[in-house]
Amino acid sequence: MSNHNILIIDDEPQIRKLLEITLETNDYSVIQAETGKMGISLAANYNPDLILLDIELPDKNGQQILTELRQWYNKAIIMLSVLSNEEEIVKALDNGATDYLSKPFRTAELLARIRNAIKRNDLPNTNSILIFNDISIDLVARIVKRNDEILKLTTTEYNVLVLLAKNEGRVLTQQFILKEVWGVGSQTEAQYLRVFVGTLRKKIEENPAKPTHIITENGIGYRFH
Amino acid sequence: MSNHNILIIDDEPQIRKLLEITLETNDYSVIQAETGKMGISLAANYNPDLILLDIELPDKNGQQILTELRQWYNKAIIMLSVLSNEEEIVKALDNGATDYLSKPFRTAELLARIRNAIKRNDLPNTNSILIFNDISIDLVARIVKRNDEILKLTTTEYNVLVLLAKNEGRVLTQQFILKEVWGVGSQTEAQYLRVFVGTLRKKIEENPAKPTHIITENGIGYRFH
DNA sequence: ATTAGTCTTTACAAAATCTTTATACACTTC
DNA sequence: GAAGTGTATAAAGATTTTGTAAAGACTAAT
Repeated sequence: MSNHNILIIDDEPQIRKLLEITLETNDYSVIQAETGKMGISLAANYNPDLILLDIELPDKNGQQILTELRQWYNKAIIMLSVLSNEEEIVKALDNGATDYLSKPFRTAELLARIRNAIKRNDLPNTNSILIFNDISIDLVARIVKRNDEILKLTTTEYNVLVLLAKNEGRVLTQQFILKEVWGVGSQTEAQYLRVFVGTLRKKIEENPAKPTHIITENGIGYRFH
Repeated sequence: MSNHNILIIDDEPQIRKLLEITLETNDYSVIQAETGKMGISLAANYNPDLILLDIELPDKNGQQILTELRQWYNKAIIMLSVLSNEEEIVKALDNGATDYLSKPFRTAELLARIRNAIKRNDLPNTNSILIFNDISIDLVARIVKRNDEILKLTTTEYNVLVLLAKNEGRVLTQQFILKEVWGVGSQTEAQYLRVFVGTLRKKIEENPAKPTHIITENGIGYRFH
């Protein structure tokens, strides 16, 4: 019936086995990852309809994995944890988790919450690679290419570029970009942004003096195309 | 800041009071209903952004209310209950509840789950685009097009155009436009406005000498069509 | 401690926009 | 049709905003 695809990211084999059996008897197809790193890689390759993400992982904290996934993955993510710590729950939900379930969970509730979460997936398409003519941005690998040539961008340059690219066609005000990239404290430092737009243009534009990707909207901000 | 509207449906006054205080200190505006029937009526009249629905109600069962609301109400509904009964949870979620929380709930978690639920409402809240024959104005993206070609407008030009377009068909006096765009200090500087109407017409009119969009109302001001 | 890489800050040049002035045109009123 | 009032257009400074280079500050790794 459903044939939805679920990715389990959990380091405990017995939990994975339990989930696998439960989900497969309910017509989900299941893929599994033992570590966060492996989970991100599988998510990028298989684009599952839902991810069950354990908070306690051997390599990275589950919250970190959640944040990384949410850079590009916008389908459902349900967090699982033995921690019923309120702070963790709030953090997970604010970081973009669809739901949060404490272990040991009850099977029927888990299944109901999975159904509920998948139901809301019919939203915008998720894509881990953004392409604009000669520029491509791989959000998973954090690699930006121009005509198949890998560009070397600093962290800040990359953050500015991704923010603009994700809002293709929309004018973003300088204040908004500053707030998103530098934080609320730096909204008046418009000069930072000018410098970084300058270096970005040198790297991604054919002719930096006549930009075709990062367009200046005088008096307001910038627009990506 | 948020100013989202939340409807509480619960028969216990002390719970309502507690929720009211919690929500209002977090910048939500709150309306309350004691019974399911009253809740449905308030939901219809106020179209709140989220409904907190208790499962135990004097007149009808909360599950029933949920089903009735879901016939037409498609924003978030969070169920509250002292029953941590798995069957109830599964039923509620399958009946269309956005989330289910057992009482006594923890405040921070409740607030996080409310934020999470409201966030999903806001997604399809995208474009408001004004269209007038060959001219379209996307207020969110801040982009003006003429026959699918993006026009480059300065800040002031854009402000004047949007003000006129939002009041399509209505005559706006020069003083009013000056006040709105330049501020109260410049209401006598009618010449500014003439210059900007001139440049705007050059950009948006087929024949700027015979304008069809920005019409002069002699002695009064301008009208957009 | 040194170095390489990056970010912040300063200074100035370049571009775009706004304001102001000048003048021409259009419309009403007598 | 002439005078007077209001409107349109062009073009000149004046001002603001943006772009670029480069020096100084910071950070992390060796």
